[in-house]
Amino acid sequence: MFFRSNGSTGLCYSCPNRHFRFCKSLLNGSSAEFDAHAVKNIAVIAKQYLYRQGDMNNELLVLREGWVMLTRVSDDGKRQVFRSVLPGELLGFQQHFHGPAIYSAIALVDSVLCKVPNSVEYYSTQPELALSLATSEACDKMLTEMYLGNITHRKARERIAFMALEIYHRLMLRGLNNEYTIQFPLKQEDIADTLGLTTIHVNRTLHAFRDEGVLQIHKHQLTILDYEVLYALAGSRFEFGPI
Amino acid sequence: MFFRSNGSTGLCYSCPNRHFRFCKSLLNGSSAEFDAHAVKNIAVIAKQYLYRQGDMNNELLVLREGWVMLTRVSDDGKRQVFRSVLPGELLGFQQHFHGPAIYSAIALVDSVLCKVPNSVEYYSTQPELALSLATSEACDKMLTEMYLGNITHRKARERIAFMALEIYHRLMLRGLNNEYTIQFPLKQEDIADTLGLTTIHVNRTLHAFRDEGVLQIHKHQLTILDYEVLYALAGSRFEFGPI
DNA sequence: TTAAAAACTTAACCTGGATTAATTTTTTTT
DNA sequence: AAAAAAAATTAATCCAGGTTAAGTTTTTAA
Repeated sequence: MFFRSNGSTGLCYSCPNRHFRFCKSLLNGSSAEFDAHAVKNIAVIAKQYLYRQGDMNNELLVLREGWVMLTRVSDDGKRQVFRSVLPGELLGFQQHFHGPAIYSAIALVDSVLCKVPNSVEYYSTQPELALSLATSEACDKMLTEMYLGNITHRKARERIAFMALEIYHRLMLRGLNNEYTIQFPLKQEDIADTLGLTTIHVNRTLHAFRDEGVLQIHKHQLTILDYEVLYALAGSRFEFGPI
Repeated sequence: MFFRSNGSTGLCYSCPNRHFRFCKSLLNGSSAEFDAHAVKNIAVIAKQYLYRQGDMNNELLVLREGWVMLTRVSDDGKRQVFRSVLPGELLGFQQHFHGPAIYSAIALVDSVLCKVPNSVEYYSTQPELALSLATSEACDKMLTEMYLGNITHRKARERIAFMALEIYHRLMLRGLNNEYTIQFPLKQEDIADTLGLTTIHVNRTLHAFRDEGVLQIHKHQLTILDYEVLYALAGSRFEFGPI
């Protein structure tokens, strides 16, 4: 299915994410406390912040549908985009359950999230779920390391190619692509702040990609026009990524 | 104590790391299987690889003493240094317990590591330990995110200042500093491959820092000469880091 | 102890991408 | 539908850091 419709809520049993990652562990678990019939859904509209850096409202969430972006503004006012959270992925776990958030989470499109248990006490009785938290963190870490490796030493064209292909790949694994087209709500400024480039240079490079028939972003849709060329530029780094 | 002597082995009860991170959880745990009297120590000499990217020997290790560096060589032959593993830190956990390693681990000085349990089955009965794995991964992730934020958009002087201060800070929390001096086994090339710079430019910048009385690296020792200036350059980003 | 290799250093030149400054197009709000 | 705000686009100039090419010093191996 392409571009799930927004606004769905309800049971885990009908959720497209139920076989993946944290949800899978949650539903397979033996906890009497977790009731898949009473999952609390949180609906947010586009541009709404789930929380901001420094906030203490530490909820643990799984994105059911939509798109969430994690950003942090540093002392000098520059903004770093850490990553996009895609459907099925966990959001909000950190070293200290009740410490301040180190980054902000913003919904880029209308989204639905599910609250999952978020206390040390709960996970202290659920080893498989605690292990699933560890796996989720390991996946995030790997993704961040991939971006670190991509940005360090590589040129603008390669960075952008990598990012496009990485996100395409991650959405494809969830069946959220339509051939070579995906939903893509990031602005050029978001790409720039992810990859350490200026908006102007992102614009120049995207324009060149379009002229060359490599990649096109139009009306919040990204289309891969020449997979081979993009793949060669990206360097297949995205393939060692997490599921 | 400054620069622990190498070669010590033995029980957890006398280990300086016993109150930190994963070791703490391991010793506080209720597992009959884990015997702190029979910890398997692994001694490696400088320049020895613990494992290489692609290897399947998936051991879970805690660095008892020494210094381990994580690196990955990509398709195009460029090397990315991901991070340094310092005493007390966990090493080797990944999404799939038995998948190939995505990076190599090399000891930069003579080091001692401790094997800790590494099976899904084990952690499936030890919720607190599984949660400690999750916390460890969250710390690594945060550190990687800090470096991502540092490298993206910032200039060479700031990147190097950040790295020096971050490593100094992390060692200081373990009591492994001597005033403003720390052991520092990284070569200029390692700094370059960590920060996305050339060796030549790292050399230029370090030289300038020495001339300006900011920072000095000599004979594998790093000395902070002007903490204030270094702190101003680094932008206090390292302070939100993990313990 | 000497030879070889690795690491560090310095200088000259060059380029990818930043900066600055508009303008146009699209989206959102009224 | 008009006004305002946000996002995308284009062009001109500039510089931080890359590249190339030698050195020199330090470390390691023979």
